[in-house]
Amino acid sequence: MTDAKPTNRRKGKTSEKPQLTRDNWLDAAAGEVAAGGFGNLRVLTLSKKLGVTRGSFYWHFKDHEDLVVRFLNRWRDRRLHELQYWKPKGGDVETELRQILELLLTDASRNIRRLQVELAVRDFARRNDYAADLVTEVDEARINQNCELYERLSSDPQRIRDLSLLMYVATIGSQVVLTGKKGDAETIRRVEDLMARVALGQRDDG
Amino acid sequence: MTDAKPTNRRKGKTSEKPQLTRDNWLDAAAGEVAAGGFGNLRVLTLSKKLGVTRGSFYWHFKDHEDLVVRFLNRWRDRRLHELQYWKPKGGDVETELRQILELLLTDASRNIRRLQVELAVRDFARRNDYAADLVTEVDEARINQNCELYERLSSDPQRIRDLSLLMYVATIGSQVVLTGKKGDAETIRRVEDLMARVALGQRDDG
DNA sequence: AATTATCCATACACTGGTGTATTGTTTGTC
DNA sequence: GACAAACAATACACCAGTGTATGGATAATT
Repeated sequence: MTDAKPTNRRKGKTSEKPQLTRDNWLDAAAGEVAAGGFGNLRVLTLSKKLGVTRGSFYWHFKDHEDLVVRFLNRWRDRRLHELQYWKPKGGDVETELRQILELLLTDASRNIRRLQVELAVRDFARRNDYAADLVTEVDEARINQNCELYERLSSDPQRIRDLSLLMYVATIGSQVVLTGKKGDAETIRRVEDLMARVALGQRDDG
Repeated sequence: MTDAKPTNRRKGKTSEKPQLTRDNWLDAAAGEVAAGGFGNLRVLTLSKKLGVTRGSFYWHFKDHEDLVVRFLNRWRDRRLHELQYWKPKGGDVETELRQILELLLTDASRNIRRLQVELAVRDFARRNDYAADLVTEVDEARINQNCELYERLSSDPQRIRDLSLLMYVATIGSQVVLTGKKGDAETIRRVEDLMARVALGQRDDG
């Protein structure tokens, strides 16, 4: 629970093997989680992939659970922190909305590793209370954030919340349904377009 | 892969223990999958919960993979078969649409075990090709089904598909985001309502 | 009644994972 | 250069799970 010092001393001189830091382990853990969920996060295979034995692991972490908790904490912190940059500085309402949706959909599904981790965390949250708390924390923060952005679209606070919620669940749903095939980009574009029209309250057909 | 005979003989007479059938095993497996995903599907714990030893299991199934494949097949078959009953017989367009959405959202999240299994299958599909195929098969069938239902809302086939897709991803997203707390019912109702207005092309605010 | 098919128990070998204790090897500091 | 700290290797005990072989029990069939 107590995040300690960075500990990244030995990189000068003639160091053959750069000595692993705890963040290195967490990065590798992200790979495992992305590939096969939290059930695939084993310290033995992790050590092999890092080219060391488990002796190193048990120096950086107390045990397996310690790794999981630290991983989840880092995930939460990063997701909360990145919201800081979700400030579209576009001009009119429509382009700003487009930027939001692009941020939510296209941008989110671009680096698939981040997406894989997110989905894995969500899945893990269904059977782990601590992870569940972090997920709802992140969800609420994101929805609230979007509410601020959607304030320019309506004056009714209830409608703003509903709109933000709908956009969010549609986003998550898209990421779940689209399984990485090649038709995804086009589908994302369509959903994005339709959602924009929804938010702007337009219709093109009767 | 080859589904064999039902084999449910001995239930007459004075049978103390009803003798397990393969479907009994699959039902129990559903419980494990719902509780902890496919990573939690172990034949040892499964046997314990059924009150028998693994000797029984290895009579009904070739191995662990055989269980998983049969489980996935049954899931696919059932999800495809239940689409048959997704025929709202309501009168006007709006009530019919309401029925669809209620079927997708409220009804789907009512029995949470089915939902848990669905989400677990989706998660498993991200690292198992066979499961991924089944999931896309079910997804496409459901979206196509909804297209038929949405045909009364628009004449543009492209808009129909987009609408169906949006409704579907919003549905899935809702099921992923809502983690079973008590505020869910209200949230579902809101999303349902907003989606109805979206589909009907209405707006209540400027 | 004898036999056969069905279903389950028992025992074994094997694999892969965790955690711990101990020792070894670097690297920084005085 | 000595010393301590940071990092990693080795070896061990332990457990949970798979799969297989074989025997036992029970119901169906003849």
